[in-house]
Amino acid sequence: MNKKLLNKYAERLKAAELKITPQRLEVLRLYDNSMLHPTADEVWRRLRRKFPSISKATVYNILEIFAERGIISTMDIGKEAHFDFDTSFHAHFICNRCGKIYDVKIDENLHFCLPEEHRVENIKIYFYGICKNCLDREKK
Amino acid sequence: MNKKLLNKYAERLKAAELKITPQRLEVLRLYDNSMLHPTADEVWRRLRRKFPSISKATVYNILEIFAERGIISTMDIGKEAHFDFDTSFHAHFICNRCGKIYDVKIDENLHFCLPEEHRVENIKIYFYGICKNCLDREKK
DNA sequence: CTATTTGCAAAACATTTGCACTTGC
DNA sequence: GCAAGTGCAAATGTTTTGCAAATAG
Repeated sequence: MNKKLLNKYAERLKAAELKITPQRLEVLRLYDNSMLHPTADEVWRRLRRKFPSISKATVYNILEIFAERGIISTMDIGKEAHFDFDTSFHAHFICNRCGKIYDVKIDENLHFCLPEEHRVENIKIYFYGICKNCLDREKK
Repeated sequence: MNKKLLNKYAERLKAAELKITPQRLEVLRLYDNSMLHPTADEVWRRLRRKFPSISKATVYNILEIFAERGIISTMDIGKEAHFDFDTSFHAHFICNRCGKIYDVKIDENLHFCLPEEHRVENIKIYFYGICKNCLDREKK
């Protein structure tokens, strides 16, 4: 692996006060700059290429602590949890037909009528519908 | 049960082209005008009072078909699915401390930067944080 | 009468837990 | 060396499925 990159991921772990392990580095490497929103199972299947004996419990561990430290965020859509490696403010579009998840840019300055009485720490916005891809296929 | 109300629920089922069964009527009755966001298990436990032999599969069936026909909507928060019997446009606030779910009014005219290329059919907005109740308790 | 719905039991699936072993620091 | 992380297997909890019996229309 590129030494510079490896270092970048190590720094990220250090910043989150996490020990640097090969498994954790690999998770960061696999999904760095990725637009995917993998489930724990998907992450596990990809990690197994490099660590054939890696346990699913470990993957859940890693993803849980990453989410806790803000390295990733969790998405609750459907039965399985998905994870988002892009923690910048954005919404998601989920296609009801093909299930694909798209990132959607949202103006951060949009001020919702925030519930004033509560302390809001996080916002999750999901759009559901039919994606462009499926719409195009439909027309044929 | 009040005959007028029973009729109201029956009408709602008919409008959705669903057969009128006592179990379905009871679900509607239990959560009519309710601010709760029950899980399938919670609905099941309440239904058992009137139908001691009701199966969980039946409850899942009812909730699934209700959601399909737009009588209720589903909320994906955490591991368990929750159901919302108020299908008018609103957001939710979920307390990270106590887990309570609050309804939040949202200006329907707020036009998000909707993803234009896709066809949006539904929007779900979740705020997470600490609720007023927990904040007050904290101050003491 | 017939298609739907229900209840039950088992299966499937996602996630968590406990514990012994290993590793990062 | 020691706390933290990993791998494994079993447990837990939620949702789905297959099927026979009951029921709405």
